[in-house]
Amino acid sequence: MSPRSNLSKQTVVQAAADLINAEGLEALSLGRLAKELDIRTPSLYNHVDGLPGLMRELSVLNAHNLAECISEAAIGQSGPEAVKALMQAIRAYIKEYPGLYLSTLRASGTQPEADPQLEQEEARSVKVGMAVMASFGLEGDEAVHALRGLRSLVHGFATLEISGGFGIPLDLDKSFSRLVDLFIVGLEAQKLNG
Amino acid sequence: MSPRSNLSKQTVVQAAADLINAEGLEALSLGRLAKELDIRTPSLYNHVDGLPGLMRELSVLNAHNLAECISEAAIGQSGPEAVKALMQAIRAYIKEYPGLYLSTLRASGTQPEADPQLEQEEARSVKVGMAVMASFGLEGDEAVHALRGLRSLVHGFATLEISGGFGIPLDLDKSFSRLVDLFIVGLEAQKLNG
DNA sequence: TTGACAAAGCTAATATTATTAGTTAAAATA
DNA sequence: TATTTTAACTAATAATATTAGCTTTGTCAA
Repeated sequence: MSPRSNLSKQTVVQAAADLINAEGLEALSLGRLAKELDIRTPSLYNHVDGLPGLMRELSVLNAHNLAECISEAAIGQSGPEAVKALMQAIRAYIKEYPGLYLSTLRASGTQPEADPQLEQEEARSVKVGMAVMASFGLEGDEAVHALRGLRSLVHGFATLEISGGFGIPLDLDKSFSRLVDLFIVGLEAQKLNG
Repeated sequence: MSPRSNLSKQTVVQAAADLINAEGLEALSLGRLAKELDIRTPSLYNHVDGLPGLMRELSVLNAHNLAECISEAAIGQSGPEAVKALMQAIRAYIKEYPGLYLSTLRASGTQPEADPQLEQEEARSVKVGMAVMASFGLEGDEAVHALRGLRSLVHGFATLEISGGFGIPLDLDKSFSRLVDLFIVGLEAQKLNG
């Protein structure tokens, strides 16, 4: 297949993902990644389009894995249980792959997105989210507002958590569970009032 | 006062804050900042301790301004109104100073904090938050869980918002208002159940 | 089997960045 | 006025990303 080495784009991107999950975003440099793969820095350009290209690939990988995770979590669930399962699964994902998850934000902040592959993966997640909301009895604008809330809440909690944003690391599971319950209760209430 | 220029640590840090608020975190480099201030790069080391030192100063400035903002928002309010005012004020702050707000996260992710000035400013915000929760009828662990939830929710929504994380920029104010109302309703419900 | 080609590695060189060392000039102060 | 401190400067270095061009190696068709 390939001369001299078994590298491929996938291998390179996965190595970068492993690196930032283990040591944080700041640890990622082309030099460090090349060392990890036992090649010279410029050789990376045969697989990814420089550092910006690598970041884009990481975003896509994250969106893909997250969509996978979300889809699995929703299987065989509906209503409040599905919402709860979704939220717990997303938090678990972010805690397991903190570097990869955070890599997405930096990229999207800089560029105007427009990456079709990324948008497709994100659309997949949104679709599952909307289905869960539908099983909860919410549709259309209501469902969009609710899904944005769900996302904000989990994203906010988990990113603060992995950044050490909460003073004491105690009782974090409890804090999150209560927040999830609160969200579901609030959602039920809004469903009644309209 | 100072030879040759009117620069001070405060001037330098504020210039950096203005820069990242206007153009994003990635736009900040010592070279760019020096150009902005019309001095040569190494001269910045007379005011801040390199790039890491500058980032720390930015974190402190953000924590200070945020504490200020939070304190003002809570004045003369109590109960649900106070909670709502707090959440709206924090979101408005993040939208007005996106670069400065985000600069805090990167720094805290890297270091084990331990900056006394930063912790003091953060403690100030927490104190106000706890007072608001008390006026709402929550104390002790209950208040801590609730405050963590409030923070997660606003942080998550606003950071997704400024990163362009929500697909369509339409109806964002409405989404947020609904989320705030949902949170307050859920909080009331949890207060009853215990 | 062999020779052309493409893929993927390499070295060398360049630009940008942060940083340090050591110098100089200007302001404050005694 | 002389001294001292401060804050600017120039020059040099290390780390980074990137580009250009060369070399090696595996693939594949003649």
